[in-house]
Amino acid sequence: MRQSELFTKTIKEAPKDEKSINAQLLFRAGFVHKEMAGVYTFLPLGNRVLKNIENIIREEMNKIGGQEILMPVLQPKYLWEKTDRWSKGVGKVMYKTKDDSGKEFGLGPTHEEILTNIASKYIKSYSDLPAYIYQIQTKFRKEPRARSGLLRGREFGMKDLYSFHSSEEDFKNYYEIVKKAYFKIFKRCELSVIITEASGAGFTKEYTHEFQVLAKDGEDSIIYCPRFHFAQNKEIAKFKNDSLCPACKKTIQEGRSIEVGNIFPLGTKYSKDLNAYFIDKDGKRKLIIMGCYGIGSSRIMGAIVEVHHDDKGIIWPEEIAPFKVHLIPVEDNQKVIKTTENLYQDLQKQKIEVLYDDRKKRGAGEKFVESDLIGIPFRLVISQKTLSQKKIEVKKRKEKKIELLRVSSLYKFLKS
RNA sequence: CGGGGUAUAGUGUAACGGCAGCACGAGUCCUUUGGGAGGAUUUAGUCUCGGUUCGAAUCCGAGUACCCCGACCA
Repeated sequence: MRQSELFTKTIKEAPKDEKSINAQLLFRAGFVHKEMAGVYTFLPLGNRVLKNIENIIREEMNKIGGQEILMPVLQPKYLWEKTDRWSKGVGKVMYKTKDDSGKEFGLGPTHEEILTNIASKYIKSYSDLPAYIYQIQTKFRKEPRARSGLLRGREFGMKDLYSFHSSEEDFKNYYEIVKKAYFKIFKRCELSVIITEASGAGFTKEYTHEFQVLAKDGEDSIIYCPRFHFAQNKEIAKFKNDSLCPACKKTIQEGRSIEVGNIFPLGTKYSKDLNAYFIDKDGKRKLIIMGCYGIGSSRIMGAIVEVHHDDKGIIWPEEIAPFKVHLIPVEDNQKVIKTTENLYQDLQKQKIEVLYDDRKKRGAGEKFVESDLIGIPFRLVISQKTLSQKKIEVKKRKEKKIELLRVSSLYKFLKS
């Protein structure tokens, strides 16, 4: 798209009430607008990033048999009473409201109640199992302290997958499949995750698993082996830092981290409360065994910025970036503009997403500074200087190196 | 929910209890064009309520919002 038409502008200085790196950079570059603590609007650039993250998650979920649905935010009280969570557990952080007749509703902080109830209507036989159902949706939680920009919001994007099984073995098998899918998702987001054991938080006596990204401003603390033989959330850590990993004898470390995903067994807690049974091969009526798997999509956006930035701005991973190419002419002379316009059309024909800085009366320096702030992976600069050699300048955001290429070899370079 | 801090224009930042100023942004004009360039001109602000005072952005009280630490965190 043409930058002259972009709804947002960049801002030189961060507002004084944003302290976290992700909030500062995302605000300055025009990706988000804060409405209140923990609640953000995703502006055109931010929305593109969020959709890219969601699409990666969607692709990987579909690959492991996930079927996407969309459940309501507004949820009836009676379902939450069936699981005794209306005012306990997660119910304590649920935003609640009433209509004019006094009927009570909650804004969904999670969707076990809604989905298990639906599942109980459709799953009747072992032949209906397993089932893998997910959604990507906005969640609401009354966080006592929203903080750190997108890292802990009151309203945030989340993918939640729920699996339904006829046996514990089948559940465990799928749990490992989801684990692998999660690693793929985070790899595509260029997040190095450490899978970490955490407490069952009342849902299960077993451990659950969190996917943690080391980041100095993260709000979790984990204890981990530097070779990743194990890692545990500090809440439950049996080891201390400075002790040795039993597997490799390396010194165990402690670090701050951001939890970007978690997976855990639900057992039969919800199927029992919501009457979700099936008839097994042996003719017996049994409770459905469930698993739950979350990824915070908007939190990933924040986490990526926390991890991928420099003193000039954001450095987006290619699959996440709002555009692949930032096309920048540096002089207002006719030949430069004409070449740039042609290239802009051509890139679009090649289905390469491009932000074209067609704004007039802007110095080159200003364009470069803004480009670095926004963080698009490839910067193409068109100028008289290089056109005279029939070349254009290409620079990767994450590298210092500048290359001069002929247009003919440009596409190969972009696809490499 | 406990503790600490902050609140002045879209953003950043000044002003002893005495005329609310500067920079950036935005508008107009000119110059400039390889790292947020320069000049002229215009634009827009003291969180809310109450108190003290001849006079409050400034002092006092309450409220609200935001930030940080902690508690909490399907």
